[in-house]
Amino acid sequence: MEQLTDRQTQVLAFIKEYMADEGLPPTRVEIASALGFRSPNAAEDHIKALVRKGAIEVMPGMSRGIRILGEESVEEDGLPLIGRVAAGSPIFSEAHVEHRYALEPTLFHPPADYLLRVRGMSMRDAGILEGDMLAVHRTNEAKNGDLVVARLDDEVTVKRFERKGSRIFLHPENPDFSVIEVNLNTQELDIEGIGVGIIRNGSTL
Amino acid sequence: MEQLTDRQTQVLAFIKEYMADEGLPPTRVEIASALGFRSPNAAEDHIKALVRKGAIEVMPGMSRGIRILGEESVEEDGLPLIGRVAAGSPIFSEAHVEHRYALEPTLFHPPADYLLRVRGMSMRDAGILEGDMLAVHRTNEAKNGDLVVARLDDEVTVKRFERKGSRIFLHPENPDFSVIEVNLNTQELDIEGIGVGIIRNGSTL
DNA sequence: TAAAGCACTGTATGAATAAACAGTATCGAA
DNA sequence: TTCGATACTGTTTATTCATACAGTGCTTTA
Repeated sequence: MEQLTDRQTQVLAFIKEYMADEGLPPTRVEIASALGFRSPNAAEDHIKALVRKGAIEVMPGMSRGIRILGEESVEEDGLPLIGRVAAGSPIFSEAHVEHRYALEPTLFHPPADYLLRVRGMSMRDAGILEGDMLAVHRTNEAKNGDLVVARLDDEVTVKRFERKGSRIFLHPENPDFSVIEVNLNTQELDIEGIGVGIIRNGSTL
Repeated sequence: MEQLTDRQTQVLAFIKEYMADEGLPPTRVEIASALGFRSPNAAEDHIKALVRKGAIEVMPGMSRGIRILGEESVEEDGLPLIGRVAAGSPIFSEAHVEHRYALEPTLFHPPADYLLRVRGMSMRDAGILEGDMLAVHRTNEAKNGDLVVARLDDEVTVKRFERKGSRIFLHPENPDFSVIEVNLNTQELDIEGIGVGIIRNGSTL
């Protein structure tokens, strides 16, 4: 979607707000009066601009025929739940998707891109149990203290991240497990994302 | 809401379906053509009947000014997050709603009715930490082993439930806390619901 | 320096729309 | 047996609404 001007952003915000409040899109006259325009054509011009920039869609001739594009299309599918990840294959492959859950990615900060089924009890003391779904934000960057989804020797693992120069420590949160040390000069480590939330339903509860 | 006739149910179902597909309510003509009426007035009559029975609301003079009433429209707002519950007041009061999260209640089994912000660390070893959101299914019945939301002396607490005759034990899952015993003959205990899931976002992660 | 985009006013028009009025027919309850 | 509710057809009308056309002024890009 192309960059919107301030005024166009305001118009789009009003359309969204109106739809949330009233349950249907506004007319040109309603947009104009809300934004203080004396002419409904000012609203029409803004609508044309928003269509051109891909922010909305209009159904020609239809009263209130405005549809907001973008985020909702992703929302309809929902977040994919990734189950067991086969060694060597990309984590974000359709073959690993067990289910899709319709929940707003913005429930988490930063927003979640997918859910990963947690295996094992190595993060027990962080309140993350076997079978939990970890909400993951895709990124290659991690800060010390972040909960990372890392790939090491084709194994996907969830651990607490710590970096000291070219050495990386993956800390479990359970005294029964030991810290994994990775030397970046001799070993490869891929950060698949950082954990931003937990969802648990049923069994382990 | 009064009982609807078969035909009225079909009209209401079409309105809901149209709104889900198109993102705005249908016109009388659209309803008529979808249901096979030759006259838009047939749709108008049905709309009047649906208004009279409390199934929908119409905004007079407004094109497509139809709003669906009843529980389902509330559900679409999302699950309410209940924060600190004031002593003596009902848990499910609007005053306690901190936020609403759009997520399917069927993510959990049985379905969640609301989210409750967890206070304290008494359930730490069950992987439930301070600040977590407990998905709660409203019910007055609990089985042994259930995670219950109970009200005891105007205090809302989350514990593991066990019943032995007329005695009830509320077990924490943290050795630093002690078991609460309630004798139903002398004390009152209200079960507000059972925990069906956990959502954690951010801080405690 | 011209062109293109932005942000509007002001007017107009035909199509879309809500909603009334006038009917017809069936059915179950008072 | 009449009344009200249900379930429509068919027509009409005032209003709502989308959208085009003709402008003005300001700013940013080529």
